[in-house]
Amino acid sequence: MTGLPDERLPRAFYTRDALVVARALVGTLLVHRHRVARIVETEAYRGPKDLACHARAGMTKRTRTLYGPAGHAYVFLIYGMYECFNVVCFGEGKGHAVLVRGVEPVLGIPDDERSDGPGRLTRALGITRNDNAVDLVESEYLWLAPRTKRPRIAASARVGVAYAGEIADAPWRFFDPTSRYVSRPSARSIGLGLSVPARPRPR
DNA sequence: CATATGATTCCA
DNA sequence: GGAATCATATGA
Repeated sequence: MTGLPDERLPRAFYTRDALVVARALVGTLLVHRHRVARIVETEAYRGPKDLACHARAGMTKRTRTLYGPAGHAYVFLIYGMYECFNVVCFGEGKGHAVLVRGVEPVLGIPDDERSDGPGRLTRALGITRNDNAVDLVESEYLWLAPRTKRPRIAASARVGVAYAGEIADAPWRFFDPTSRYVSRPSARSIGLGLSVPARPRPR
């Protein structure tokens, strides 16, 4: 009896356009060894024509995983100090992935550890570049489990991709507007009256 | 080989 | 507002 979820997302879940998978991933559970967290924020990156996506550079050393089979982890280092966790989608050669940007702790994460933001959640879960290319369908220590309850889902433009031109405005970010573990407030969720009052974060 | 930069976070 | 910090991509 480990307390870990006993079901996992199958290959078919990941074998779809990243835009579909990104929305479907909100509310699912991310399991790394003995730590579990619920995904509350994601972004879709949709291959070489998406100028915000690493796949825009074509097949390179870094994007080898991104261009690989669906259902594998794509973990990369950003700004020399933070790791970002992604799930490869759609299929080999597509270059689609979903970035996980916020998770709420479920099991094994210290109360004072923040897990909002792509760099913080990998730190909280212990995910590193060593986990790059791990098969989330087969791995014994890194995988995803289905939702246990249906989340509320809002959408907005992606964060930090202003350099990508017009496509930067595409509403390809999905999040649970009731969660305090979303990485930043969204004008749209506030506009819809779906946001909850800010509560002090653990430090 | 040299250089610019980023799907970020933290501090002043 | 600006620094930290380094693998990768790009061009000489």
